[in-house]
Amino acid sequence: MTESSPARVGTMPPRVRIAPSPTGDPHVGTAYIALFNYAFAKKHGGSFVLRIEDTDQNRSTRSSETAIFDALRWLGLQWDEGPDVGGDFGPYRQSERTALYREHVQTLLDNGSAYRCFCTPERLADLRKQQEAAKQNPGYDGHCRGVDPLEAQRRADAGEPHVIRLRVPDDGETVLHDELRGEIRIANAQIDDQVLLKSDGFPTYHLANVIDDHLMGITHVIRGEDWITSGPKHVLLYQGFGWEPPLFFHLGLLRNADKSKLSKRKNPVSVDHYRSLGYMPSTFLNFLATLGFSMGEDKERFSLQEMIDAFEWSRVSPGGPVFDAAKLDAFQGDDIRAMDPAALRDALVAHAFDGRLDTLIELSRERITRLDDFIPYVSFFFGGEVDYGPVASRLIPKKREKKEVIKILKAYLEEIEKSPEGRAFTVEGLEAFSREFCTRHEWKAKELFPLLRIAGTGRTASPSLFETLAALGKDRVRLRLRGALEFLRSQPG
RNA sequence: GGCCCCAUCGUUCAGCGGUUAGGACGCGAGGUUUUCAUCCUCGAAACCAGGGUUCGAUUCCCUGUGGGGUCACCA
Repeated sequence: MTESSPARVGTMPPRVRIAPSPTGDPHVGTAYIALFNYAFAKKHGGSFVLRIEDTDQNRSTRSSETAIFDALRWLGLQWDEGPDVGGDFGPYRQSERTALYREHVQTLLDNGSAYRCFCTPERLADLRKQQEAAKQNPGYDGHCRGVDPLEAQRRADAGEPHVIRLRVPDDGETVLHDELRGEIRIANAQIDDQVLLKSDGFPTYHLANVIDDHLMGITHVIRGEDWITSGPKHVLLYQGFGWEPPLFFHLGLLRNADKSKLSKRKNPVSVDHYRSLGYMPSTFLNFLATLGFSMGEDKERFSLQEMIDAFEWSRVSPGGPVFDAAKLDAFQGDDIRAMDPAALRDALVAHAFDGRLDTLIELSRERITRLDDFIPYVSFFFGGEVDYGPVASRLIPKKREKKEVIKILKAYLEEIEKSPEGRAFTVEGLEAFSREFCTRHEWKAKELFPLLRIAGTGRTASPSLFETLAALGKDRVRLRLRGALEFLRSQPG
């Protein structure tokens, strides 16, 4: 039987980490886990490390990484060590640590904890199919386990493509000690021979994670409960390396209203979304804290510092809370009312203009006569949804059908997420992207551009389209294009 | 489906063997306010089920049920 080491009470300050994957908008789940890590670390004078898990070369982007930094900083969860701030245990990006993984995986190979596997993706697919047909649990069948290590080395040296897998014992069980839930015992037969090193030479999450946590001196791993199942693999890896595992804490997952794992489809999950709607970071953090954490004495309004001071694991519940923004709204309203007038004024101005005041003045000066015209003229740059009722008839260009419009708007919305220009959301980038988009989808600029104007502003007249879209900002544009889509769908015909 | 985790009002967090089961959000009813919002008061609203253990279970144990997670060369 293999066990993660039981209660080891360290006298050194704890070191914790969050390890987000830069593959999209900064997720509220990441912020949630970060909050608990941060509170625990600060409570005990420890260090909070930010490590970027970008071993998936296909999906990771630098812009996503930057967005994660921004979101965390906005919330006030500043890390002590990370890619941008440095530290004694770097580099803090896994893509810059690949040599370390290869080096370490060799010790696993040498002591038999891992083996090279030359099975082709085709064989694996067939195997999977067979297992499905036979109603067996899917999993690697150990085909390459018996290959002589020297022979395997020779084939690898000859350049034969292969991966490196964890050799999981056939019987017995592995015990994961979760400090929140107690012993979690899983039969080794249930654990797959996990791929540790992919054929492209990059590590999978499991390998990189264990090596990094150890090398970075992480003492407490505080993460979501979706990692429980792979916990035993990590325990096995620590054992394979002969390392002492950290203490594990698996927090409940944030849920949708239907209790499923919080997802984009059913909820806004980007921290940026809440930020752009004007929730205040302290309020948002307080709200996140009430999910799963309790101050006791029925107290639910508290600052980050108060949470840190009171932080105890006995105050953390293991169940997965529903992320219900109704309560967040209540908190936010109360906080607005509690602010002193000067602070509220500053917050309001900063949020409303978001650095755009000069831009809006430039965009409007040629189009207004009196000073008093300014606010009405730029009103559509503010707020979220707009009413498409008055412009309904102009939403569908001549010679186009409603379903074509829906299709093209949907495509545009999806593509601005993916394209680099869409991400940056600059005047030049948007124009270049939009023109290219037109040719690719066989729409004339003359048809699409007015449509974008109307969908983005709710008006038929506005300043230059791309300047307008850029000034509106990506979030607002997305929100409105979605609004226009909904409006179109709700219209008869 | 296998394995694993979880289980108190609609939601969230209390309760840690003996309580009229508490707070907040939301909801309902009043009141203050020219309106709305705020604010105040009151109210409805929960221990998943069945077995144990115990003098006594919401609380401890078991089983069931329900919900969730996970089963990739993604994290």
